[in-house]
Amino acid sequence: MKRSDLTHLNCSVARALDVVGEWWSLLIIRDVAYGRHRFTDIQASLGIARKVLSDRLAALVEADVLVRTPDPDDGRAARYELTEKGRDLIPVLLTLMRWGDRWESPDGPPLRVVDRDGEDLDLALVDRRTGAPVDPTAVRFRKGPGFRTA
Amino acid sequence: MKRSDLTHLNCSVARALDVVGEWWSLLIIRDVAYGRHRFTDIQASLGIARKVLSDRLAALVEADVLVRTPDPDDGRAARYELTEKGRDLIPVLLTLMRWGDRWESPDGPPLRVVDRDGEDLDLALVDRRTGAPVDPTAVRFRKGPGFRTA
DNA sequence: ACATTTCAGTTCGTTGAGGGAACCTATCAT
DNA sequence: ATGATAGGTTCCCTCAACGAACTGAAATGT
Repeated sequence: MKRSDLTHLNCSVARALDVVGEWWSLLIIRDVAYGRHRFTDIQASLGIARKVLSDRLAALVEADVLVRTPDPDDGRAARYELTEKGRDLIPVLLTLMRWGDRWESPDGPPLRVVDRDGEDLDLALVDRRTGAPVDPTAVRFRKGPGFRTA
Repeated sequence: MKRSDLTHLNCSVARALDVVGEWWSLLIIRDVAYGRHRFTDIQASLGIARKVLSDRLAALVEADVLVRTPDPDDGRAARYELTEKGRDLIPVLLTLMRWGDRWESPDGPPLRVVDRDGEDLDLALVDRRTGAPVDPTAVRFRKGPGFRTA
């Protein structure tokens, strides 16, 4: 049994966490996004138990967040890469990272985020319609088309 | 012992997950953001074990993400509210929600996000300097001021 | 005034997931 | 042929999550 089944919650936050909310999952995705594509590298980087890493990678491949391909240069090795669905989690990682920078990094951000040209990115969540930054205190929720009563 | 200690990872994603990465934590924060402030409401909404909810709330108060105050209208009840640090997690929730909407909600978003006036928000992560949306494939990382070698 | 219900937990026993070490198989380097 | 390495799997142990029952204080019903 899973720790808990979240599907009844009828909420995209819960559904997302059902896929990437397991312990270690987002850190594994971060590692792959960061450029670590091999089992051993990720294992050494995170200090995660091999069993758990094996389980998580399989689940993330199953969920179509990662793809596993044999390494063309080494018959023993596998390469894990982000799918489009996986790459679409990068904004989640960046938002989380920004929060960690602000509230849990007294010595300043451990990492800077830069674009292709090496220019620092100053991330903000905005409303695309108006371009205005989102005010967390002003956000409200309404039922959407996918709403269903439990 | 905690499941694992992430502080050695020297990464704001890991530090953030050390605070809100526990099973249920983000869903509890979502509930409070959504307007559920009482223990019983959150427990009924999530179907979480009372012991676990009690533990999580205490940890989130300890981490200064929530504040607990006695309910002025009911001597038995407590109210949990987001602190500024907690409200600053709302962009994380919205980004996660957007991912869940896109990839795990075949019937459309269960909830719409609207502003104070009820207008739908079309969320995007942009670089504040240029206003351009962040291209996940073009993001790179550099050492920042808070970097330290393990 | 007394009984009942509700709120916010705590306690307890059971089960399942995470941690760590050892083991396994196929492939590579020499 | 020998040893090392990649990517797992198996094993046992511990700890955390689950669910049900219990608690004490405050509110509510009669």
